[in-house]
Formats: sequence, structure tokens, C-alpha cells
Amino acid sequence: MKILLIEDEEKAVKTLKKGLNEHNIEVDFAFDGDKGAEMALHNEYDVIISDIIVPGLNGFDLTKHLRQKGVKTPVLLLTALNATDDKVLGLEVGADDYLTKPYEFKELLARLKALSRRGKEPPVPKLILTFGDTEMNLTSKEFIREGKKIELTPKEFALMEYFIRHQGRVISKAEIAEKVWDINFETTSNVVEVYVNYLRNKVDKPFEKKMIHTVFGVGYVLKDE
Amino acid sequence: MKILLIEDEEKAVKTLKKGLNEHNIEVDFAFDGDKGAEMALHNEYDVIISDIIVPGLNGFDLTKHLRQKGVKTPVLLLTALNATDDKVLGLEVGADDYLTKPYEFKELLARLKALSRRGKEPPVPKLILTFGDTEMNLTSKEFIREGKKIELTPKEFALMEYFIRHQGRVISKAEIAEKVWDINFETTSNVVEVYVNYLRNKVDKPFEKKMIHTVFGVGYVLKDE
DNA sequence: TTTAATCCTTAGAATTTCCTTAGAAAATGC
DNA sequence: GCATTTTCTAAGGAAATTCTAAGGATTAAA
Repeated sequence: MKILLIEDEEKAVKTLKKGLNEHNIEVDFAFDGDKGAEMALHNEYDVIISDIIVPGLNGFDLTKHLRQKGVKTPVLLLTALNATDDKVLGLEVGADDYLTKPYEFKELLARLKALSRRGKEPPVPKLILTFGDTEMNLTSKEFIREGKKIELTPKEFALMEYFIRHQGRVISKAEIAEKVWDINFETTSNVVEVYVNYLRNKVDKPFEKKMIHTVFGVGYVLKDE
Repeated sequence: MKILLIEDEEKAVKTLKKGLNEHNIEVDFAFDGDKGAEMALHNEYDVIISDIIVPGLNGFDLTKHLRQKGVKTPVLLLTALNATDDKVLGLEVGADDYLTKPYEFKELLARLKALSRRGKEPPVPKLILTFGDTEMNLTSKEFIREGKKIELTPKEFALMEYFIRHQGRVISKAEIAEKVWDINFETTSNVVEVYVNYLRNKVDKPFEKKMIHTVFGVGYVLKDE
């Protein structure tokens, strides 16, 4: 990990740099905000740490400036005292975290890690399958029909997912048993029937239109009507 | 630095003045609150130090008075006894810090420096996350629900922070383990469950509405209902 | 060092889900 | 219609998952 430290107290810089290096964190530093902004614009850092009070651009203005320039590197601001200041609520300049001096080195380290992770974190992709007025969110495991949320157990959800992924096609019970239950051989079990039943109770019964239809002697289909 | 000292004990004034002068701090002083207010209104000070019990305007009223007049100079109140009520009142009235006699001179000096710095500093923003009737102050590590303060241990706080940062989204235990505990591998541990339990006891049990909900087979969500 | 607070593991209790069983209902073919 | 086959459904025990209490380990503070 590589960070930029903006701080004018020489002593603080020295200690921090040493401590961070010991944890395999590379540290560039600037003694004032202007130099810091300059460096932030021309290098890639995982995190920027800046004291609020430094010569030149202060921590707030630095953050604002960087954000305007499109730099999204996480910024951690340091301040001198634990102010009980009820005047300003919220962090509007775009800084990502905040630490009050004196702080524990461990705490700083933890925040650094959290921040560097956040910077790289790709936005959570939404995996959503739909069928008519119905949608299922594969990430949050939510199932919604006509705007109403319906709770499904993991197995029910898996079965429903299989249906919705193969909507309109007739699916045999053997196929379902294999794909959803991993049962490859002939079996006397009727789990599939039982679970189709569970699903119907939750997903079709409370509604006018049914979507799971049985095809006698063959299996089931997910379709309108 | 230049300060105003309001104190009626002549001896204390003398020692203080001498001590402060040695540290390059200029001291004006007043023997009673009325005179002190007068001086504060007509001069520029970095910090005002006032004993709570002085003739005329007492420390509280003095502070209130100055704040009403728009004077934002940091005020440090001194009191003879360690009364928590006084402290609360003092802060409500707009005082910035508080020191109980007897105090170490060194401590006074440190607070003075901190306060004078704050006076020049831009207002410190609080990093506050909210969810419904709940708020957590990342700076002061305070957690408040329905106006009641709840003590959380650091780990509990971190977990709660993760929940509140991802409110409404279903979060898996693996994700929590990774992001809050830094556990990246499969593990048999149930720390997450245990800590969700701790959190619930403090944060949900005493209240009507629950906010942490388990999604069986998946994880947890922070949401209303 | 002692004390206290926090953290984490363990193990059993409680809850939820899963799957089997068995009989009821429905569809099919004669 | 009646026997046969297939599907549906209710019930309950097994299995898995989650919850919770208790105590030992670790860390920080006095």
C-alpha cells in the first residue's frame, strides 16, 4: 500500500512514517497542502492522510479541490482535538474518514486498511432476474411480486431461480432434481413436488394469476396465464 | 497568544499570570464577571478563562452573555469541585472546555493551546451516520437511539458501522467476517453471530422496533419493521 | 502486579429449513 | 364409471442453521 501524508509537524511525520513502514506501507509526504495537492494529482495513492491544519490548502480545501479534479482517492483527515462541536453535522467536503489527535496508531492502521479497501471495492453488481411483475435479487436473496416482498427459504429460492432462468420452457422433475438438488439417479423421493408446492403457496396462491403450471406426465413450466 | 483571565482570588491570578507570561502568553485580567464581559466585548482574545464563582456575572452567565453577543472566543471554565452537573451546564451554555481545581499548570497550558488553535480553525465536521431514529458519531464513538446513549465496545461499534453503512442490503456473514474482522478464509468460528447477538441485546432488545433482521441461510439486514 | 474490560471460543438450546412418509386429489386410459 | 397412474398436500422427525450463555484468553488500565 502507498499513501500520501500531508503534515507540517516534522516530528509527527517521522514517527508516522516509521510506524507505517514497519507495516509495509510506503509513505510519500508533503509539508503543506499545495504541495500535497500537486502530488495527489500526479501520483496514484491508496489513501491520502492530511492534517486539517497545514500551511497552504488546509485539509478541507484540499479534499474539495481533489474531488473537483476527479480524484477519488480516499481522504483521512486528522484534527488536533476532540471538539464537541455541534455546529456542523455531516462531512460535506468529501473526506472519507476522520481521526482526532491524539489517536492510537493501531486505530490509524485499521482505518487505513478499511479505506484502501473501500477505494478498490468495485460497486456491488446487482444480479436481478425478472419474470413479468416478479423479480428476484440474487445478491440479497429477495423475492418480490407485484411490489410485495415474499420470504423464501434457500431451497425455495434456488428452485424459483431455476424456474425463472428457464421461463417458458417445460422442465422435467428429473432435470430439477439434478440441477437444484444434485440428485442424478432415479429416486422415489418427491422432494421436487413438495417444494413446487411450497413455492406455489407463497408465490402463486396469494395472487390472481398463477405462474407455475404443471404439465402432466412431463414436469412444470413458468409462464403467464 | 493573548488571554483574558477572570478570577477573584488575587493569589491565583498572580501565580497564573506569572506562569503564563513565562510561556509567552499575554494575560489581561478582571476580578469580577461584569468587568470581564466588558473587556471581552471590547478586545480580541485567543481564549477566555473564567472561574465559575466570581462576583457579578458568574462563569455560566458570562459565557451565555458573550455567545448572545456573537463573541465566539473559546471559553475555559474553572471550578472548585468536580461537579458533573456544572460541566454539563457549562457546555450547554457554550463553554468550550472545563477544568477542575486543583489542576496541573501543564494541563491548563495544553488546553489553552488546544483552544486557541480551535478558535482559528474551521469548524470541525462531525462524521455522523444515521438510520431512522438512530445515529452514530464516528468521531466520538457515540451511539444514540431514540435519544438514549448506548455504550458499545469497539468491535460492536465497528460491526454496527458496517451495518449502517450498508443499510437495507442483505449482508452475508462471510462479508462481515471479511470486512469487520479481516477474516478472508473459511472458518468454523461464529464470532459474527455472537457479536450480532451482543449488538441486538444493546441496540434492539430494549426497543419496540427491531432493526437487525436475520435472513436465514444468507446473513443479516439492517432495516425497519 | 492486579483489576477490569473486551474479545473470542465452545457447546448446547432454540429455531428454521429440509425431506420423508402417506394419504388425498386430480388426471388419464380403458 | 372405474382402476391406474400421477400429482398434490399435510404432518412430523431429521438435519442444518442460528442464537445464547458461560468461561477462558487477551488486552488495556490502574
